[in-house]
Amino acid sequence: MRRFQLYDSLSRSTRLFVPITPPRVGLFVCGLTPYADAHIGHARTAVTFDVVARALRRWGYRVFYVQNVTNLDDHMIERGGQEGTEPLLLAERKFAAYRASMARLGVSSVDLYPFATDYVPEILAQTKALVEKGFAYPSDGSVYYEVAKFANYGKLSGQRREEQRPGTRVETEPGKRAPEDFVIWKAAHPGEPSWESPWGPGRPGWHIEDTAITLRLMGDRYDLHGGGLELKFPHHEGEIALAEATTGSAPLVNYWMHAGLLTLKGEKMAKSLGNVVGLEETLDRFGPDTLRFFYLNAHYRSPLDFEEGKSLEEAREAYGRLSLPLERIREELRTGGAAREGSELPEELSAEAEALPGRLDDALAIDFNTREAIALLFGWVSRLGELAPRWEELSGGALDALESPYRWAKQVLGLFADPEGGSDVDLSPLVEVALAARKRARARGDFAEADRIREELRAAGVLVEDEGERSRWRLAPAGDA
RNA sequence: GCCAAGGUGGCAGAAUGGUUAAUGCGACGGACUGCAGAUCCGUUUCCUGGGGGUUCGAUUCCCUCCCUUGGCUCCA
Repeated sequence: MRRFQLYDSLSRSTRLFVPITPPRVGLFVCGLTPYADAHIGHARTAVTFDVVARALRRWGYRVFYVQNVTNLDDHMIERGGQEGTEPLLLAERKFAAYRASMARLGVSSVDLYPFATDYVPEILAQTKALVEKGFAYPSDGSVYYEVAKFANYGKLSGQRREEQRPGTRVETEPGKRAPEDFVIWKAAHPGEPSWESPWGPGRPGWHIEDTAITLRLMGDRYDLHGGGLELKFPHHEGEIALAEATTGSAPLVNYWMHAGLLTLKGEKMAKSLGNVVGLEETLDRFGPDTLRFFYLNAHYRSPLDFEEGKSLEEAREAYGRLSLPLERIREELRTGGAAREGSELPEELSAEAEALPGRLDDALAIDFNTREAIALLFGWVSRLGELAPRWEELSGGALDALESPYRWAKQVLGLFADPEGGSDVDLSPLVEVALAARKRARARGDFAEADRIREELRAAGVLVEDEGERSRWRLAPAGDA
């Protein structure tokens, strides 16, 4: 197992990671409430922790990665009512769409997506325990957590409840003893999905579902908890209060990771603000690799601003430069290069190819610095550029060595996956016909005709590039021009 | 008001108690090309929010102020 450091938001410091029971690592990330389509802010968090899990697995840890699904809450009920759908069915439908988007994005590392309502027995048991221990009290069919009873409340967020402004959004619900108390079991209104309980029919509150799930799946204490920065308070604070009060064991989590928010023109992207950019639509326009590159090109804790017409266009250019040599390598390997007995790499370059994956691991081993890793990959591309004219002479072993840093990036960053879907039709014969005609035109000096063919192919999404007599072609990268 | 995360070149965005502060995008010049594209070489000198302090040396550590964003019980 490789040693690495990560920034822990609870201690506010970068710490060496030590699992509770190596090599196992429990990773829990707050998932989604699937009442609407996912946007590119959700996807940033998903990609962030996907890379965390991928890196840990590469480094020899056995990661159990759980991401919960809040499939029933006020939003789900409200949206279900608007659409005339049972909230739980709506959740299933939206969640299926989310899974499909994640698959497109290459987010493949999650082991389990538990649904909140599948843990109602655990939630009820925990609620009962909290009432018995005096941390929670029933009121009008609901059960509230009494924040004042938990001495450590605020240790994650630094919030102290007496310093908080009684904001307009703090509903002073009649049943609460104090405004900061939060509901863990909510009395159901007629017609809402509900479960029987000692306090009457009801359904789970928000914060408790995560702890009920993790106490069941991960035990009283586990290694890593992640989520978007906006969840730090009150949600994660609430989780600590609930779990540690229930078990008497602390800390619930050894390392807290919070991903920076994606902003749009400097403002947080959020469903409630209506300034969202849809994930599916973005994947359609730019493809998964460009989007992943955009995220990973910044540190996961930094705020990342999305600018329409600029951010992904720039990412596409940069990513294109990164991936072009790989396309050449793969082409050589595909067309017989793999078994070729050609020239070997210069010793220096060969040594660099061998050392690079380790250096890439080093970069990620300090709080998952994906930007540093990408900078190293660009350095590699520069070296490959110097070699460009002689690729077709290289041996299979040399080509394999040139590809190895890309394999690292594919495994850990999830970049350079094989092209998504692609066309079912192999275009090459058609393109070759056009290129043959262009070659004849060039041979007889009819450059106007040659340029016309090149331009028409470009309009059709095929880029033609000459190398002396020979012409290469490739598909234009996804994205609006 | 309180809490948290940020403020680095034209733009995006890393890093570090110490030679020229990565890398990319863009721009400009050159090589190559019929022209492009891709690639290579070069340029883009004056870039670390303001003010104090510690230090031989601060962008980095400390204090303070300013600004931006997020949170303060809906949120990735």
